[in-house]
Formats: sequence, structure tokens, C-alpha cells
Amino acid sequence: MTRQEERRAQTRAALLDAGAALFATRGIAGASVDAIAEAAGRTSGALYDHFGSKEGLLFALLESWVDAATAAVAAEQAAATSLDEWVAAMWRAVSDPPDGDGRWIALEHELWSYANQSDEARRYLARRYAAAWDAIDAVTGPWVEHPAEATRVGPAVIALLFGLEMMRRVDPDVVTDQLAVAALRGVLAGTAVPTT
Amino acid sequence: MTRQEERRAQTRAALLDAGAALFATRGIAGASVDAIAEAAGRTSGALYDHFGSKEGLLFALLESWVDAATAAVAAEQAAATSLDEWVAAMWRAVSDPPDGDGRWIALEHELWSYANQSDEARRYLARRYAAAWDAIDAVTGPWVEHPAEATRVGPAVIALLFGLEMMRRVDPDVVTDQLAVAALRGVLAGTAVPTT
DNA sequence: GTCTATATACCGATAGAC
DNA sequence: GTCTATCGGTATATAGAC
Repeated sequence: MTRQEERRAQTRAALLDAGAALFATRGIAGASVDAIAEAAGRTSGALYDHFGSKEGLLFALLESWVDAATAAVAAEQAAATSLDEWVAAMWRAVSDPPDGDGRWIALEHELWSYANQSDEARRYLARRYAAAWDAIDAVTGPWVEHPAEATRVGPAVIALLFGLEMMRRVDPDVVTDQLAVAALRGVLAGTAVPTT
Repeated sequence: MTRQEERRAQTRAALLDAGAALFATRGIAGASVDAIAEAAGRTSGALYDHFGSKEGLLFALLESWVDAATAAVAAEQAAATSLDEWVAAMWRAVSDPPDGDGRWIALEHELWSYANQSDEARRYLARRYAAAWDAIDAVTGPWVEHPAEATRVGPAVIALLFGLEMMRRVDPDVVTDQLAVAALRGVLAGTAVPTT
């Protein structure tokens, strides 16, 4: 990689990082292009050169997460040797993400709000969640059997995980690990039949 | 009521209605005071006179919902004669609100996003959800017994209801009534002990 | 690639007439 | 109470120098 390419990659990474931080704290509408560029140690011209627009930066940011998140889920899946272990690991991944701080949930809410205004954001959301549902269905396959009726565990599990994380944000004490795991087990038992 | 007071009440109602519509479609940051006032057939001066600021309108709006929502839940509670009936009624109230269109969920997301930036909004959210948890705990009291361990059904049920409605927004077909009821029953069974 | 400078437009809020 | 007019500030995006 030439020095030019290195510098370019650094600029791109810095802009993505600054965008994530500012979108989460000030909101997508509230974070100005100038503020993001300044936080990255660059100017607005650099952002437009790399991503074309503020929305371009947003989607590049989301794309980079999908890779990280799917990798994390795959790792959890490989480590778990029972359904209970898997449920606990899944909740840990959501409640204490390896990413570090809890800014991902703030950004997720921003994205949901933004989906009300942007068709492209809504389509993106639909694609991403459909993939997550499939992943949950696949990973629970060895342990549960889907009943004949049209119920899927994937959407129900993702719904509960997201909802529990929201409740935890309102009051961290009320959603204990024990409560989360018990609720998740309950949803699995309610929407699928254990095979063992 | 004098004609002056009537006119004032009409203006207030029109501003609240316009605010709900525009906050939901354009976001709290994206809905300008002028646009809200114009949609209500008034000018920005009227809004500042009634609510003091854009945030003032937002909180007045939320306050008016709490009354409507708690009344709706109380009605559902009175009509249900079994836990299954109650679960189904609860899901109906969320998925097909009497209010009409589905703009309440859009506004709820806006509020969650806004809570990242406003302490007052965060406190409001905490108060409102704590009340909702208590209401669920109370209404399920006749049918389930809370175990000795520190698990509560309220936060888990609200979490799942909210999460399911989000999933339904991504793909309306994937969250069938059957799936929602099965998942809710599962969460109740997982976090509490039936008394009957 | 990154900068400065700038075009163009809209924002929330206020003042004062009526 | 509601209006018009307006202030001061900030937004996204572009043009062109380097």
C-alpha cells in the first residue's frame, strides 16, 4: 500500500468512527457534516470525497457493522454446547457487546427513526433483520423443531433481545441476566418444540 | 366556555395533531415549528404561545397519549376472563391500536432517539415504562405467581410486545397473531408460575 | 485528497403591530 | 391570541486553489 493509500484508509476509518460517535450522541439529523469531519481531524470536503453525502457515510457505517456482528454471532454459536449455553451467550453478546460502550443501541434507534423518512433505510433494515432471523432459525435447528404451524423462533427471539436491551436502558437493574435468560428460554419453548 | 376559550382549545388540539403527524413522518429534529404551525392552520407564534417551545409541544403530546393508553389497557383487562384471552387482547391493542394508523410506533422510536440527547426525555421514558411494568405485573397477578427469584413478568412482556411490533414493521407477514401469542405465553411461562 | 470560501436555504425564537 | 417581520445561527453541498 502506498503512503497515499494508507492516508486515505486512515481518513476513511477516522470518518466512520467519528460518524458513529456523533450519530449516536446527537442523532442523524443533529450531527452536522462539519462536526463529524472536525471530530475526525479532517474537513467536510474529505467526507464528501469519501462518501458522497451524509447518508452515504451512514450506510457505509452500517455495512461495516454487519460484518462484525455476524462474525460475533458465529463465534458464539461455535462455543455453545447446549441450548441454555447458547441462550446465555446470545444475551451476553447483546447486553455487553464486544464493541465496548453501549452506543450501538442508540444508533440502532436512530436507524429505526430514520427509516420513517428514508425508503433506502427501510429496505436496508428489512434486509438486515431478515438475515438475523434466518441466522437464529439456523442456529437453533440442532436443538428445537419447528412445529407444523407457521411460527418461527427467529423473529420472536430477535424481538425479545431487542426489547430487553431497551428495557435495560430505561432501568439497568430491572433486567437481570437471570430474567433475560428465563424470558428467552420461555419464548423458545413457546414457539418451538425441543428435540432432546 | 366563551368563544375565545373555544378557539384556544381548537388551536391547541390542531397543533397537537399536526405535531404528532409531522414528528412521526419527519422526525423530531426534522419537523420545523413553522411546518407544524402551518399544518395546523396557524403560525409559529401560536405554537410558542401555547407550548413555549418545540420540546414543550412534544411533552404535551406524550402526556396526552399516556391517558389514552392506560384507559385502553384498563378496558382490555376488564374484558378478559382468562390469561390466554388477556394475552391475545394485549397483542391486539399493540398491533392494531384504536388510534388508527401506525404512527404511534414511529413516534415511540423518535422518543427513544431523542432520549439520547435530552435528559428530560430520558427521565420521562423511565417514568412511563416503570408504570407500564407495574401495570403488567398487577394485571397478571390473578393468573401467575412470581417466583422467589428476582424475575418480573412486566419488563419481559413489555420488551417482547415492543420488539414484536418492530419486527412486524420490518415484515408484516412474519409476525402472525399466532406467533405473537405463542411467544407471549412462552415469556409468561418462563418468568412466572401459573397458579391454575 | 484536502483545503478555504461561499452559495443557498432553513432553522428556532423573539418583537411588536393588531 | 395571532399575525408579520426579522434576528442570529447553522445546515448541506459545491467550486476551485493547492
